[in-house]
Amino acid sequence: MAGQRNLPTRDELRTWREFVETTEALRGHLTARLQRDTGLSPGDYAVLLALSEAPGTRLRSSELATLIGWERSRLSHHLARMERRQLIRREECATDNRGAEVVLSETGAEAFRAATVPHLRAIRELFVDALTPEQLTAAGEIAAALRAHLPDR
Amino acid sequence: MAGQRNLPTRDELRTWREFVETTEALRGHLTARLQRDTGLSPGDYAVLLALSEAPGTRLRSSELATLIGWERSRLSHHLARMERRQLIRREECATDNRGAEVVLSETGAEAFRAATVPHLRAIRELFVDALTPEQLTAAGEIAAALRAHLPDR
DNA sequence: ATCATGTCATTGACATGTCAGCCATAGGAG
DNA sequence: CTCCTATGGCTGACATGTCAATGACATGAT
Repeated sequence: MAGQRNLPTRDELRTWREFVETTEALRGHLTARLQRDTGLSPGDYAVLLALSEAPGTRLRSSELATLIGWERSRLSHHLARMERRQLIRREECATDNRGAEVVLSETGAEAFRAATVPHLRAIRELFVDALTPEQLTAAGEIAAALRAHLPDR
Repeated sequence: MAGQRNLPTRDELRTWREFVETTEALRGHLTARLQRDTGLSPGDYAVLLALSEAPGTRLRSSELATLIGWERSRLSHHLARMERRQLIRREECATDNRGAEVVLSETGAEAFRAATVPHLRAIRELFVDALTPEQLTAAGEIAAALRAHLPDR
């Protein structure tokens, strides 16, 4: 009987909904605030952060994609938009004629400098300050457990 | 001294990154699986679920938006796409000439019926089964704390 | 009735994301 | 060297999401 043992209970489902809706709302708030305070999207920020930390503030396109965990086509589209806004430049790669190097521009560096503190402050206010130290620890452990349980691809 | 007490520590930031990256990855896996198993997006599913539970399997557009927590313009765009796929219909509202009613179609009802079990199974496998009962409880409390701390708008 | 104001839903412009396919080049097998 | 396959990056088509503006209608004050 009960061929449904593989389905969540009502309580489990309520927890799931609360969890997923809240994490989406949190992401939305942080995105809106980053946009408002700095004019950057989360994608912009991730790209600029990776470039800022790279030697010579430049990276091969596919290395950048790996660093920030994006598919290459997504990165291509995003870099095209960022290049239009002069946040980055694309240059040919000397050692691989197929490749492209993504270079942080002065505009991009300045935008990232100006964005860092407001963005970190928002993370503090909306995430860290909302939780007790125990909850913060638990959040890290929950994330690790979820990640470990995800299929490889 | 230390004018940075309002910024997260290195550990807090690591927890944040782990948390946000994992929740996004989890959402991505569930989306891909829902799409693969049922041909529906999470947005489709949310709309069909709300309509399925509504009296007469129909709702005013703005009630639907409130129920699933979407902006109306987002809903309008999404309903246009769903109407093209015959998952829903839009009818004029008898009691308010400005309004529109969204009606579940037979195609939409059948798609939702076929999607429910696979989707719930995926939630079970990717979320519930990844956590201990204590972690699941903690996840609900963390979500509640985060939500309570979000600005109202 | 008229008017001012607010609400309902849609639309257009654009940013973001996925997917499949393309093309040039790299790199190894023969 | 020539071919074969794999890789790097780009592109087009489309789904999804936000924002501001619009038009039609409702509603209350006068």
